[in-house]
Amino acid sequence: MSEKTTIYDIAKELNISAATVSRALNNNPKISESTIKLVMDTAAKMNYKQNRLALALRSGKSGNIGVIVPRINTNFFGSVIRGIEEELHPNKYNVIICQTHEDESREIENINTLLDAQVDGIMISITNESKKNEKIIHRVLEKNVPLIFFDRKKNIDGVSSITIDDFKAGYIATKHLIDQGCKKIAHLCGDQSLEIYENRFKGYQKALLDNGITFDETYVIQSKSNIEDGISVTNKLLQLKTPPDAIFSASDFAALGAIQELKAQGIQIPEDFCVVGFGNEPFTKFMELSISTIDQSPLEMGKMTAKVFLEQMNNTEDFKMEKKIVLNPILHIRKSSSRNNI
Amino acid sequence: MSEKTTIYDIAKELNISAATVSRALNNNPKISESTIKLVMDTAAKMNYKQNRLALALRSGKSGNIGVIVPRINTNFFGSVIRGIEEELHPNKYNVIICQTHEDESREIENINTLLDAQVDGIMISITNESKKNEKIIHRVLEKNVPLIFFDRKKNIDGVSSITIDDFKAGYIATKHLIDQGCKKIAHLCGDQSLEIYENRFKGYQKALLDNGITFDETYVIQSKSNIEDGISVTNKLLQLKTPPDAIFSASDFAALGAIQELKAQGIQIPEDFCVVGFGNEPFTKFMELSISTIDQSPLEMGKMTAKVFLEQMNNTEDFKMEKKIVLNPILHIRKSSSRNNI
DNA sequence: TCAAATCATGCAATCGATTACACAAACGTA
DNA sequence: TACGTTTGTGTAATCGATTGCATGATTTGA
Repeated sequence: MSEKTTIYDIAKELNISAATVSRALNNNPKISESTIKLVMDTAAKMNYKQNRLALALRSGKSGNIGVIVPRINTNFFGSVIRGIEEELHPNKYNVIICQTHEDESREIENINTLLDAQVDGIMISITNESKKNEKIIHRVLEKNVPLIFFDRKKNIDGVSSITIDDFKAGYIATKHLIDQGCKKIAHLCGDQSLEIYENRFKGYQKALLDNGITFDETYVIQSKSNIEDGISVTNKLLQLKTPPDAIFSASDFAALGAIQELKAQGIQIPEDFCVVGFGNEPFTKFMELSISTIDQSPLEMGKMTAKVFLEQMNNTEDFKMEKKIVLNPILHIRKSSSRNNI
Repeated sequence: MSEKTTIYDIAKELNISAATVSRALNNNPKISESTIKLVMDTAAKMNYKQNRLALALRSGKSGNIGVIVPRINTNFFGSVIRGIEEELHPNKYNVIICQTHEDESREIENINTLLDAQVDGIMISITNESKKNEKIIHRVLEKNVPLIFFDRKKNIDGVSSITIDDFKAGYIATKHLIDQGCKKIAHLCGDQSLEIYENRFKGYQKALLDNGITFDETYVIQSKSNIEDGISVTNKLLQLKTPPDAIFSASDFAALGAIQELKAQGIQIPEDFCVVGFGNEPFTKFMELSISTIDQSPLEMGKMTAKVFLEQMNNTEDFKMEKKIVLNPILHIRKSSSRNNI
């Protein structure tokens, strides 16, 4: 039988009150050393476990925090989550993970579910920049549930965020391609309503500008973050009158698709064409033709996110704290864009 | 201000008792239609949300269920989790995901964390077959917390499990290689203390036996489920006096490593060497040289796991129910083993 | 030796929802 | 008219831990 022992059981056993037991277990200085020891020992002997549901009700804190991501089965989000967990678990928080699958209505559902479940905070990488989720996010804030953005954020006053410098990332990736001698650099961009993709694009543009390359709109084409789309989009680019000689893709998956299409058309990489992806997914390293890419320090990002959350929770002062942390992107140069190493 | 309305607020507003409000909200037939309507309307007007923490304390059910997996950033586990969520969310359960990273002590920690958090059930794909986790799993069962295995299970009386027929999977994969004309088929196996890997191995052996091929122990070599290990292990195999002419890998990741090493050594696939992986990870399909593999129907597996859990929860009878569900593996034949298509 | 201060502990309310039991009103029946 | 039923609500206990206030015991100081 699984008789759970409560503080009342311990109290009865020792002929003291539950209040004393509670205080003893919490090392309340008002309780004598001897009683504390006695209670602690008895608790251990009786295999006492604190009922966190009771604590949750009383304190109004569930001890759960919600993390909302587009999907969990990429290295990037998987690693961010790992980082979050590593920081939060020692602080006795559990992490409830929700996936939006890039579906806005699902995102709203997820937020509602988490609020219903009385989470103590929400960390989210949003699907896109619509007015709809704007509304629900404000509802979260009104409820005073701490909310933090990571990677894909919205600009909302008073809300902290942890991102990487996507502008810089776009810049150094493009600059690297220019350094390899590429002149007609295309960009597979993501949904421009998301700041991250917008910034990567702007970084790309600026790098072109700074290096005397005219920006050509036809070289910029939107692609979803998957292989199929990378293939079809690249196919379109290659049909241009003057096709590009390089691609900076805002997604590793699309970059992989691009490479497949290039190879299918018999184009030599990196001799005739260079490719740089984004995200440092493990496969980029392990492809036969390894793919140059930008590392986003996802583990670090997760840890920072959790740290900011903890800071915010422990902030007992009567002011709102907004923290914007921007991590540094790192370019990993691999075969897909290494002309010097040939 | 985020004043949460409780049933007491509604009661006060309507000058009735909280009990009536509670019953009305739960559509208790003892309450008159008119009162129910009145309460419902007022609740909506006052933006009432049930406090699930209070419910949790009273009922002893947290509404959370824990899912423990080795890692979340593979398509397989990601999809299983998605399947679980899709079944459980409509039933008002939240899913807390824990990763073991194949670390046994972390697994034990995770289970303890989940028990502390008062989860209503645990679904787990274990790391390995040690005595240590045997112990903690029995502790879970003693506490009457429903526990279900998926994919990587232990054989424990009274515990349900959802797996695929790994023996059959190993058999059909190997048979396929034999059909392609391969005679010296190697097997990259997993940790033999795990039933899934043991069964894949046994299926492999049986297929050899049934087709008049002598089993050669030196062709069986253990590999972790990652690319690096696949590479190094394949390198060893190729150094044998009579190297194999095919590999059936119990992991897609190891299969990818194998293919890289084979290519590095200038071996033609599938002409000189055939490879079959396991798991149907997306990259197997999208490689330039697509990889034959076994699909494990992870989404289905997740859904079944959740369904069995729900069944178990709703079982009010006084008997234990044990359900062993075995899904059918599906072989996807791709370039890495398609000699007929050349 | 006695009042005041200190210390250790108990009492009871609280968090919010549910529910067994009690009870009043309305109704039907003899 | 009187009494048993049914119907609709209210009262109060419960889930388990925490905590403000009260209280009794002990120590300190004059």
